[in-house]
Amino acid sequence: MGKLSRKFYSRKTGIVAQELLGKALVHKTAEGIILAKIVETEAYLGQEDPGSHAYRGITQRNRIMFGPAGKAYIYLVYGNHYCFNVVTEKDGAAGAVLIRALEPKEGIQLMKKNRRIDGPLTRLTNGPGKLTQALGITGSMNGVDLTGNKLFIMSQSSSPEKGRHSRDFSIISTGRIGIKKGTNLPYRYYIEGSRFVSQTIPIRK
DNA sequence: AATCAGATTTCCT
DNA sequence: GGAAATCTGATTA
Repeated sequence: MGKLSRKFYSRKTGIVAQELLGKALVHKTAEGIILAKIVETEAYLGQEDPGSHAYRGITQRNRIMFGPAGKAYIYLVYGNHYCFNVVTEKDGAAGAVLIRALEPKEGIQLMKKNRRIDGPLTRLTNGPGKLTQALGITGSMNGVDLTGNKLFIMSQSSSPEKGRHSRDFSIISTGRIGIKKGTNLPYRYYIEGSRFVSQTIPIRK
């Protein structure tokens, strides 16, 4: 129901990455509200993780990863796409969860407009670069506090009787995608059976 | 369906 | 100089 607190984010990155699955990412823009369910995440740790930006210590780009949890770490990849991450761990310790794929729920027309496409819903936000474009997230929002009221994540209890800590899906864990180092670590998580996870979907008639 | 070049910033060997 | 937490459109078959 409620917006996730800093306490939620200030934990081990792997735990946060798994618990973010099924939650709703919300962006309140001037043009309207966009809401989408998180279906795929990846955990990036600190010094001990060769696949992480934080592996070699603090730089101009990754400094947000070392700060307090609950902030947005947004960076440009390959010169032209933005990736959206949620900062985790205690202040001073590096860690972030990359949001890799979403299931569009509200503001779908606006997302299509932002993406400048009108294809199937499964291809609107099924990749880290695609979802930032769909939600209107850019590098200028790097460091934004996710406990604020413009960009945040909330739990959506679809069945209140089952309690807040229940899950109506299974989590699959695999190696991370798009990196060369640390691919053996099982830090990618996604909702089993979701048609919205990032992957090349065969074109069918 | 599979492969590949191009876009183009930040950081490293 | 060259790789990198990506995506698109063209080409090949």
